[in-house]
Amino acid sequence: MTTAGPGLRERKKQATRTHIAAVATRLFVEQGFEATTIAQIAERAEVAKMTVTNYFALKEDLLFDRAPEIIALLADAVAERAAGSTPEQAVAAVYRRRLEERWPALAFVGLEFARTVEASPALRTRERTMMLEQEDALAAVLVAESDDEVPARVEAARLAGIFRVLYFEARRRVLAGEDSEAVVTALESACERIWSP
Amino acid sequence: MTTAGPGLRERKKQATRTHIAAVATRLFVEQGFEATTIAQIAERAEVAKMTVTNYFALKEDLLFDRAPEIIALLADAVAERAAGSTPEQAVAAVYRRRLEERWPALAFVGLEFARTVEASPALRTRERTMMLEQEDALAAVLVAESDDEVPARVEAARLAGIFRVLYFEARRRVLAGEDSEAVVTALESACERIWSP
DNA sequence: GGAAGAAATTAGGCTCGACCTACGAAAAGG
DNA sequence: CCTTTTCGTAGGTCGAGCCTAATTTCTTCC
Repeated sequence: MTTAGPGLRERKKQATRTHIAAVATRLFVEQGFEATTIAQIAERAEVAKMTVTNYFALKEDLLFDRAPEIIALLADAVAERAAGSTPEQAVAAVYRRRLEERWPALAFVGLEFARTVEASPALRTRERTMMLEQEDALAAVLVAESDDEVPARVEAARLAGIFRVLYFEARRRVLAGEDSEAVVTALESACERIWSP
Repeated sequence: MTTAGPGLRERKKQATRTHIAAVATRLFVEQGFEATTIAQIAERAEVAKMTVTNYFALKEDLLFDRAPEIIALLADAVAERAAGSTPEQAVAAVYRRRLEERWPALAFVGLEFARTVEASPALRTRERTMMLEQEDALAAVLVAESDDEVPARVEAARLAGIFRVLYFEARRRVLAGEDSEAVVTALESACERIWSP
């Protein structure tokens, strides 16, 4: 075959994965995380129970299927930043950019999603784990750039911490009933207070 | 009753709790976390399976029974710091103090413990969750002191991040086979590089 | 275009962590 | 001493995670 592209098998796999995650997400939102069983997800998605387990090592991963995007966000932004700019500037830039775009690519900000996560200890833990994975990814980039590992990791913790605080601030405001634009405005103001003075 | 003190009932409870945690820890170290079952722990500790579950909501908690000490460490140090000193100074002071004392009160630094935790994804996750709980506790103190919540949380993330980085740096060195004094020396040096310049 | 090979999916079953309920044992307080 | 409250136990349910063997689905090479 001349045009490489992903074959039928790979495309089907991705479709199955996405489909299962979508079905699971809807059930979690409707009935809650612990009230939904893997068997039920499998039935609704019309696959075997084992297929669900096969694609998603943990039940929690069904809701956080797009976690890799967030995990890589800061590390990529810093690794690909303009020459001469600091990691901090890169993080600030990527966050402000996301605010301008109203987070088009990330689904982790809706009210229903927020409620579902907050209602389940297991999902809250999974989300926080994701945040520390993001920090690890960023740390790997900074350590590679630096000649002193510990301070590089501290800087990664600080920058990822800023992102994390803003992330949960958004969550808090969404849950408080603020509309989308109000949340964005509040976050822009928070950025100012963090980075301006 | 004149002498208040904890009654017999409360003392027995604490003894049972400590005993179960000790038995579990030994089994985890000997055979690994996932290879050890709750039933086995109950048998060795000579209590009912349900009693173990009763004291420890999650299997992971059996190893991290003393997590509250670490969780409260920074928050307490900052809340009780000398008047006029900064939160950062309080965190630096409590960490340096622990180094001087060779961590007598905290058991989270031994080689066997380190190996046991590293070998189990569930325990690694539990440990990182603990670290974020520590950050939350510190954030609560800083937010109460501040008039602007978001920057206060960012500062909590930074300070807790420093502690976390040093904690895992200790882990890494212990696993690399360094002896206790070498680890302490390395951490003191790391503190200098973080806080001096 | 068809057969051989590889990979994904399935059915069914198993272990074990987490939880529930009702009951019995032990301590605290009158 | 007797009542009340709390703690621990026995036995059982539910579901997540995992294994195996068999079957279906795609790829590849003839």
